[in-house]
Amino acid sequence: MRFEKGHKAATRRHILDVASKCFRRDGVSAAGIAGIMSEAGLTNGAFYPHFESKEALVREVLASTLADQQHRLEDDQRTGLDLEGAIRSYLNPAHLADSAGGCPSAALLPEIARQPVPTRQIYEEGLQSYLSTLAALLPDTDSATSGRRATAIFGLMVGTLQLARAVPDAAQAEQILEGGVAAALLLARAPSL
Amino acid sequence: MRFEKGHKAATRRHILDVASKCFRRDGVSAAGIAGIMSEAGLTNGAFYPHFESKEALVREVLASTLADQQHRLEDDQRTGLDLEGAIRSYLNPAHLADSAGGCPSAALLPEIARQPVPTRQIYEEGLQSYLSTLAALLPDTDSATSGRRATAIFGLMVGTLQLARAVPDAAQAEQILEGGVAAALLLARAPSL
DNA sequence: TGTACATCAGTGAACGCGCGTTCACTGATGTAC
DNA sequence: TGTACATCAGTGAACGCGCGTTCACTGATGTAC
Repeated sequence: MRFEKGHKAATRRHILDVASKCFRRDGVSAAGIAGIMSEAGLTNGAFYPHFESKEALVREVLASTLADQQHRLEDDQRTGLDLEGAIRSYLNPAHLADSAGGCPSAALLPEIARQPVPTRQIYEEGLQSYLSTLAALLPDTDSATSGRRATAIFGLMVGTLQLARAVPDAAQAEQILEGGVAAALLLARAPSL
Repeated sequence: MRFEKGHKAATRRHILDVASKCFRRDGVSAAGIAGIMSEAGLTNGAFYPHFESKEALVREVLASTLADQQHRLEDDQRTGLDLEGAIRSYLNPAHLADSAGGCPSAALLPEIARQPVPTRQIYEEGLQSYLSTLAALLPDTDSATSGRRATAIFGLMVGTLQLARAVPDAAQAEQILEGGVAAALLLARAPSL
């Protein structure tokens, strides 16, 4: 079977999307190539014409998932979402329940820290870019302090969401999220940081 | 070779300690039984007289590592360390570099969230107990708000340390840590949360 | 217009390897007689 | 006192399985003549 133009690029895109979900749901090391490919409706052998290795896939997935996350935040911003809205849409029961479709940092950070340097480099770039979008939501005029503040707020949101996900008691998880929202708003509004 | 009394308990303890390091360094799913046992100076077969399964090992490692972390914090507290000292000893380049010997939450949280409920239950208990020790360092008089505040501060510290570890640039990692210290102090001292 | 061939995305079996787990065995020591 | 035996922590080979990766092959289509 020969395919219409653009078919291979579409398949590649599809593998990336499925792999992104699998990595966030199961972890990078626990998600296998064969599993990803079969979830994408393909066989394991079809992976290597698209990607050089699993490591290369991880790099591409990270870059693309971080870019998606940033684009979603930019869209929210364009439709008038303020900082409090952004915080509440992150520290949120729906996000808590949807690890596979949620923030890659919350799902994968310790594993990212164990990746080879080129992978971590790509993460750093995607993170910086995302944080600058987040910083634009802050009241600060000085971009140096707004960067610091955005980083701290993001660190708080990531750690808080992870804690809420780890805890088996749903009521306690929700309390953790609520406390995180209050703390993030406090960080956002504090006169100096 | 027959062994002196207490030998088996000492071996078990040793396996727990080595496994704790391996899990934090490599991740739970990437650390294998054979690797842990050989790092402990034993062969793979010797594992099962000590533990029922890898899952049981994970449970025991979590309980014991969280208890250790709490005891260290209590000791610090007894020797006069204040909250700022505790925050600085967590968001610290030495802790950043020593994932294997550091905070299990920073090294493992997303993986803990993927564990079966009994494991997460044990994490929740160890976390609560640790957080109550951390809360005791806070100025609050009301224990309900000090618990909320301690949880938010811990979430911030965990997320911030993970971000700093993931980023390959050492200077940027240090800036992330410093921003985290400032934010954690702000959360600790804010009049209301 | 009809036919032979080139293209190439995807198939599926196989590679060596490490996983978690099981089990028959070893061998140094303490105990029983 | 000397010897036979029970104990049991640890050994190491083996189980079935899934891992990441390779590769000869398939087969539907576009192109050349």
